[in-house]
Amino acid sequence: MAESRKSERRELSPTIKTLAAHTGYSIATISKALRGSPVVAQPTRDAIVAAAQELGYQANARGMALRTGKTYRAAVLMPITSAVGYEWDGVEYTQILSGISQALEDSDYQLSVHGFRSFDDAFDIARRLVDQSAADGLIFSGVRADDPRIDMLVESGFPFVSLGRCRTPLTYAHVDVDNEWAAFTATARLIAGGHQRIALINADRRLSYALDRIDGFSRAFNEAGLAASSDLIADGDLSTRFGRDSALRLLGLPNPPTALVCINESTTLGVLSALGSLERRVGVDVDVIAYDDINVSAYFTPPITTFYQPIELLGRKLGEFLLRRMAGEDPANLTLVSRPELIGRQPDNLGGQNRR
Amino acid sequence: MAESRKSERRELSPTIKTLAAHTGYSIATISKALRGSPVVAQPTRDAIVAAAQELGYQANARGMALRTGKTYRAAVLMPITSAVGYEWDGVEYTQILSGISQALEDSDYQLSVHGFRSFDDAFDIARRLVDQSAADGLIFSGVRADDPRIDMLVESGFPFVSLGRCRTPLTYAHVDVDNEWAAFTATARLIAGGHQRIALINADRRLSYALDRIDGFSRAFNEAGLAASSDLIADGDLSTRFGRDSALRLLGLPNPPTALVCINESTTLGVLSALGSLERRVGVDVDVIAYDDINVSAYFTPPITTFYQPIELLGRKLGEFLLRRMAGEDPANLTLVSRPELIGRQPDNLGGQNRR
DNA sequence: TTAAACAATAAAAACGTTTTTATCTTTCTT
DNA sequence: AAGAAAGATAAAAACGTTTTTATTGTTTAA
Repeated sequence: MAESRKSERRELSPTIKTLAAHTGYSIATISKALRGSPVVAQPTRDAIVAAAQELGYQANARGMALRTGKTYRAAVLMPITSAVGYEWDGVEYTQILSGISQALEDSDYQLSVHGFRSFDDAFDIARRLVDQSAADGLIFSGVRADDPRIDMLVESGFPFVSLGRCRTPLTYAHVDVDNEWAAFTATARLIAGGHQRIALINADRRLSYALDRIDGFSRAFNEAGLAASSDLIADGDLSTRFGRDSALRLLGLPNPPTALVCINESTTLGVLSALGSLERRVGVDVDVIAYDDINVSAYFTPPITTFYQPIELLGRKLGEFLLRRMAGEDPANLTLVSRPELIGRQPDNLGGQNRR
Repeated sequence: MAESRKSERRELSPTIKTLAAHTGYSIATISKALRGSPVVAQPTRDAIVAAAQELGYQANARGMALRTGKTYRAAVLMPITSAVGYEWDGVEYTQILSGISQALEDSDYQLSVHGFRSFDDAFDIARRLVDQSAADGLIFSGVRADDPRIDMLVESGFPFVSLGRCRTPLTYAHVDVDNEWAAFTATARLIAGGHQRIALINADRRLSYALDRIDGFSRAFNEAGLAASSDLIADGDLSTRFGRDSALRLLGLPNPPTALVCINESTTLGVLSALGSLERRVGVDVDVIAYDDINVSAYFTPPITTFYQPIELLGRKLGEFLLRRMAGEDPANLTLVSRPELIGRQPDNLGGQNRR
């Protein structure tokens, strides 16, 4: 546990003046010594550092902030799940925040979270942060194909890292999953398993990664010389209900899918629920491939094939990139597009009966 | 969208001095006028407010912070999920943060998140926040039966609200779920359904609410004149794996449970996975009652009976209470113990075959 | 009618830093 | 041996507020 738990009625924490009185040096010298300025002599620095240690001196963050104009805060925009009938949506934010928090752990930066209710809201919050310099850097996700936040931030030179890429040719720090590749690979796997009618349970098409997935989905059909089953693309929010409703609707079509690719585990659970209601079995009547996010698909009954996305790792990268960006590093060096790992838990060929 | 998207190269944001020059009043008067001090004359106040509006003046948070000693931050302690093979451990921090964020929305407070890796770590962070007054208030969960954080915070008079109650008789602001009642009700329902061997998939016994659940569990047996199946209490983390492993182990015992009460949806999914592996069916071979947290049990196959916990609402209450506590309200008035709502999706009597 | 009370505002001080500028020694140059 | 350069530290200014104290002018009280 902590060094000494009892709150030893410590009279006001020491300031730089306390340290000055204690050491005999001026506050200017002390500040320079502790900030590592080369102008102060080595013995002096040692004495000051020792005294600071002894008194338990910690520079007052408010004083530093006022003088330097920095806030020592990294802001994150987080969607608020204000829906009344709330359902599992954005569970992975816990992991993202956790990853960012780890990255910031050894820095002077604190993590501040800003909830937003709509895309416009998110934009306004971002702008306010920049205008008032209420933070030194920003992280956000839910990137749109043409995202005004990115335009605004790039123009203002404010340090930021996005989770996801927009489709505008700009240079900015970002972390992303290779969604095009993943959707391609999932679809191609199903096509190889004999499927021709494949559904894609997708996110809102305004989101950049939703388009990426459609691209990959279509490319898999093209490369196989088939027509993509574009009529089987459902887009909506990422709720379990959406997954269930979409599956029920698609499987009721005259020419229904024999396989489904799901955007995340929440919708997957909904799809599995729909299949249960319709008494169709995974791996027998229909195949399902999903994207892992909270890494739980192994426990579905039956376990299903997924792309594992190391979300917490992506969170750590977001934090690391932001620190480096705030330190002045060129955003062109701060990009990562990670390929998720395919974890095959089913043959995804309807037990072979569907094989061409 | 925002008023004007283009970043109109706004030359440095206006300070109180700008406003002074613009209105002809002194900065002292301006500060008082904007803070609502009664000493400034009404026409003066109006003129100043109008000017502030016109120039888009926003008080600089750093200046205020330094002068007042306040930080305008509400801190939240969040567990870091640093495990390599991360699994959903069920603590729905996204919703908690979302709720808190909503509560703080119309206040001057910002939400800052502090990740911790261990209980001791959490304590140290809390203490540092207090010592350095790096925040004006604190929210945390994972309360232990005897929680040193609560002792320390109460003693120091630092405003805080905990999600969960400790077992020490102290007065402090808190929000909690009535876990004793919920465990009692779930267990009694199963006993009424004819079950006598009931398992409790529980959290770590150092946690206060884990003890509460054991109390309720035991009371249900006592009131039915039965001996509690205390040998069927499993405690561990809240991961899906823990749920699965526990169920596999318990069902392999010589005198196995016929029903299980699960601490959250993550462990429930693990339990259902185990039942699938063992080819036992919910509602036929074994009954399961769970606690909802991300509100997804309706989509399990089959849907199972749960206690619905309005986590996001609890989050809002946490934020609301903290604001009131920071405003000086007596913590004795800031307590809420919410009874979760039972949502019966199964008869929980093994289809009647087990009824006494 | 003059001192005292009051109302309204201005001036100054303070919060704790960092950074710029000034001062004082010492050490080179020539 | 005198002036210049360099090294080390101190002093002062500044960041943008809020709060305390001071200064006006105006009204009240006796």
